[in-house]
This record gives sequence, C-alpha cells and structure tokens, in this order.
Amino acid sequence: MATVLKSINPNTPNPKTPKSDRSNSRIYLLKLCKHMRELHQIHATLIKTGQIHDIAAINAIIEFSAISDSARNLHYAESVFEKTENPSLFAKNLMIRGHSQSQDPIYAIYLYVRLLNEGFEFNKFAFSFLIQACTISKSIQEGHQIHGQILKFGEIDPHLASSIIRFYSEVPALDSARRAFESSREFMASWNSIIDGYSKLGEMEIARRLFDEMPQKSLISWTALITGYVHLGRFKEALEVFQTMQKEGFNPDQRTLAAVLPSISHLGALNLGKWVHSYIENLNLEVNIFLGSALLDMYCKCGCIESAIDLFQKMGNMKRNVVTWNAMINGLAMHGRGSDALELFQEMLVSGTKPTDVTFVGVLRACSHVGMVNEGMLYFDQMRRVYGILPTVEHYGCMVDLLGRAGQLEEAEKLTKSMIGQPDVVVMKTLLGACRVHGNVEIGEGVGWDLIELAPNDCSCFVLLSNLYASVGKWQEVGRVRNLMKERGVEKIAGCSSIELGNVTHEFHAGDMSHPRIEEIYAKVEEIGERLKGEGYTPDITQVLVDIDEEEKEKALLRHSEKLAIAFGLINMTSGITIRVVKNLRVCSDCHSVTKLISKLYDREIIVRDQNRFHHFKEGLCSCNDFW
DNA sequence: GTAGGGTTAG
Repeated sequence: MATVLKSINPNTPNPKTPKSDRSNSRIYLLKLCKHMRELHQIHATLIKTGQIHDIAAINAIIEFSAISDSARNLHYAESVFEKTENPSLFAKNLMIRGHSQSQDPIYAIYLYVRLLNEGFEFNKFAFSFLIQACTISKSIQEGHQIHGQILKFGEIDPHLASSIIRFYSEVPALDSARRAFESSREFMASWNSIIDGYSKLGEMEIARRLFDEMPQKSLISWTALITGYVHLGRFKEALEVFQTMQKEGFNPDQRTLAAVLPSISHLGALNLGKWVHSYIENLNLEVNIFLGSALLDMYCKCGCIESAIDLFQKMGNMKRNVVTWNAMINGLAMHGRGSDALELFQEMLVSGTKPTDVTFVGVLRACSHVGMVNEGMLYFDQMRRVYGILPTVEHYGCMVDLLGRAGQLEEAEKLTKSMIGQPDVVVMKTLLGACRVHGNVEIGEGVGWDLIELAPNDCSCFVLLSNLYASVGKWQEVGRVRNLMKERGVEKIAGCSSIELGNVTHEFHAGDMSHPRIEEIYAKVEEIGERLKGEGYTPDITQVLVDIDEEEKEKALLRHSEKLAIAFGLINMTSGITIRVVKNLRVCSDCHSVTKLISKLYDREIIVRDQNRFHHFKEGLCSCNDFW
C-alpha cells in the first residue's frame, strides 16, 4: 500500500494531521489513480477507517470506475453504487453517464427507469447523458421518450437543445432535428448542432446557408463546417473555410486542427501541415490522441514517413489508440516498407491493442506492396479465424492485388468469385490491372468487358482494357474499345499532379497550357527528354490511348502532368531539396522510368504519391522496386 | 463537479 501511495503522491498525509484533512487527501488521491489496483487499495483504506460513508469518497470511487479513460470498470462502479444507501444526484448521473459510454448504452435508460420507479428525482445532467445514450445506440423510441421527459421537466438549456438536435440528426430524422432546432434558435449551440447534423449527412448547401445566417459564430461552428467538407471529400473548400476562419479572428484549437488535418493529408500539402505542427508547438497545445494521430497521418500522406515515425515514437504507448497504430501501419505500407509495417503490427498486438478491419487493410497492403504472397494469405485467413473480422471489399481488393502482382491470376479471379455478394468495381479493376501488367488477355478480356457493363461511365475501365489489348499488340481491339468509349461519350479523367512551392500549391493537368510559366516548363520538359534519350531512354508509347502518330504520342507522353510538375520543381527548387509531387491517378510506366532517370541524371530525390502508394526515387531507383 | 465540435481504411 505505502509504496503505491508514494508513487502517486510523495506527500502522504502526516498521521498527525486532522482526520477530515486525511480523508480529503484520500479523495484527492482517488482522482490521481491510474490503475484499478490503486483504486482498490484506497477503497480498502476508506472502508477500514469508516470513511466510506463520505459522499465525496463514494462519488470519487464511482467517477473513477465508471468514466475514467485509464481503467474503466463499470461493474465495480455498479457494486459500489448499489451498496450506497442514498446515492447523490451526482453519483446517479455518473452511473448513467458510465452506461451511456459503455458497450451497451441502453443500460443507461434501464437504470434511469428503475431509479425513477424507486422514486428518485433527476436533473438536467441526467437527461443530457440519457439522450447521448440514445444517440450512440440509435434507440429511436427511447430517444423520443427521453425527449418527452425533457419537455415535461420543462427546462431546456443550450446543452440539452443541442443534444436533442444531435440525436435526431444521427438517427437520422432530419425533420425532427430541424423542428428541435427551430424551437431553440436562441442558443448558439443549437445552430452548431444542426449545422453539424447537416454537414455529417452531406447536406453541405443547407449547412453552409445556416452557417452564414448564424447571428454569432463560435469555434465549434467553424469546426462543424470544416468537418462537413472533409466528410464529402471537398478538401480544398475545407481549407478555404479554415483560412477564412483565422482571418475572422478565430484561433484553432486541438479539435479544429484535428478536423482540418485530413484535408491537408489528402491534398498532400506538406508545408501547410508543417505550419499546423509548429502552430501547435508555439501555442504549447497538448498533442492528444486525436491530434497526434491526425498529425502522424498527415506526415505519412505528405511523404515524410520519417517524421511520422518520429512522432509515433514521441507519442508513446499512453497516447496511442488503435487509430494511431492503424495510421502508422498503413503509412509504412504506403511507403513500401512492408516488413516494418508487419513488425509494427506484431508490436501492436504485444501492446494489447486489438486490431480492427482497418488494421488488416494496412497489413494486407504491406504484403501486397512488397509482394509477400504467403504472408498475405496467412493474415487474410487469420483475420477471420483469430479476430473474427469479416473481410470487406477493401480486403478482397488487397488480396486480388497481391495475387495479381505475383502473376497468380487464376487464384485472384477465383477469389473475386468467392466473394459474398457481387465483387465490386474496385476489386474487378484491380484484377484487370493485374492482367494488364502480365499481359493476360484470357482472363482480362472477360473481366474488362464485364466491367464496362458494370460501370459504363467509368473511363478508367475503358483505359485499362484498351491498355491490356495494347500491351499484347491487339490494335484492332484497342480501336474497338476506343470507339465504344467515344460512342458512349465517356470522358477521360485528366491526370493531375500538384506540387507545393512555398505556401502555394501548383496544379498541372495533362497537356495543360494555363500555367503562367508554361513555356519555361515545356522547354525544361524538352530538355529532360533530350538528355534522357542521350542515356538510351526510349519513350513507351504503347499505353497512349489517343489515335495519333508516333511523334505525337511521344509529345503526349511528355505532357503527362507529373512530368510537368517535376520540371516545375527542377526549375524552382534549389538542388538538394526533395521534389514532392501528388498525383490523382496511378503513375504510368513511362513516367515511372523517366522519373527514375531524372533522379539519377539531375541528382535529385523525388517523392511521388500516386493513387495507391508512394514512390521514392533516388539515384535511378524507386522504392517500389518497379512493382506497383 | 457532470453536457455541444476531433484522428485511421473506402
């Protein structure tokens, strides 16, 4: 006992101090508990000394065991609570709150009903937790009833109003949410809640209108709006809102930053991400689990895997949850560091963190990106057998990719057919892509034509099929696919690459002429082309889809967006600075070999993020080992 | 003394 107490608070009370002080210090100790073991010891002392009837002591024990983050034990809280003769209002609220945040939030309602029948009364805090319980468990009927109880109770404050709106938005029952909002427009929290509700349901236009109409905004309002744009994948708009917010004098806190970071990650805006990190450091903001995970993910997705690892280590075990681990595992996988990712997965298991479906996406991608077929099969099997996680389309996608790359196309096809329900477009595209890499027309042809029927407006299906035919010289078939695409009016998605220079992101589209310095850039591209040819490079024109002569095809290749972006980087960034490019599609094979050569001839590290993974080009080689 | 906005995969 003494040793534990010492470890919590070296100033163990002097036996000479008055009794009430000693009791207070024990309650103070309770608030410092980190583990259940410590709580047991203090609890035992309280019983021995008869102080257990102290209301504050009971509350502190229940508080720790019902809601603390570090070592929750609701059963323990329950047993203390049930033995208490006349529990305080605060204790009852703690129990309701504990249940509402547990695996079975509905028990909060059961407890409430039971206590109500026993003649107890409640205050507004209880209702707040009860409505939260209904929100989490999506208990529509119960939520309605609690809403009724609140109205009967008679006193609606901003917190209750916003909780009710939140409940109806998440059920979802937008009409009811709107009605609840209309009847509580006097509270800013109601506005925040309804904006958040519309945002999360993707109704951004309504959310935006309400936001503009709001008589007064708070940081919460801005964060709700940003979250909405992020959820819809409208990352640039999310960043615009973030910047406007600051111009209007609102300084972001941890939650706003955690909300906006995913946009920075998706756009690959490293400089902005670094700005966020230094902002956090300058303001001495605590890097909690949410913020830490978001930052870590930003560094992974912006190509700074070393910074991500650094942060991950600094965060330490206490500040990691499954999301943190998942982000790091997926990050390593994305950067082609498969064995590091798998090692980290083992570490995660040792730490006692239970893997989720997202973890296995990372694990399988790790295997896939470095071609570890057997390991991948093993994990795919383990996922179901050991962890009871049912594979989703993402997992099937990884497996098809894994088998496909290894050339086991029959196996891959078999797997798509064994999927529960229809294999989805992404999985089929993966299979078709693998067929193209291996020039397997027998399987790829069937898959390709099926895909075109399954996703008639998706240009990438046509492109893949056409490239498959091209790779084996079936030019007549290439023409057939191309004509069908034209007939149906399917638009090709233009390749787009971006590169940051200072705080400005420059975007390039294939064949784009709009950049103010485009002539200079094309001159550089030509120069690169000539220098590369001198080194024995021949353009790979087989994958060019348009019907033009060979010379034109070469030119078309030179206009690929990543080549423009890299040329722009070479012109503007002094040697020694890594060029970082983000691309919306997969890197084509010509751009891949060209970038390798550039990295050697111009002695430049180049990091390209494509749709699937990172390519680190250095001294003529790529981290993907030409396997992507 | 308790309550409204936050992180991974797609």
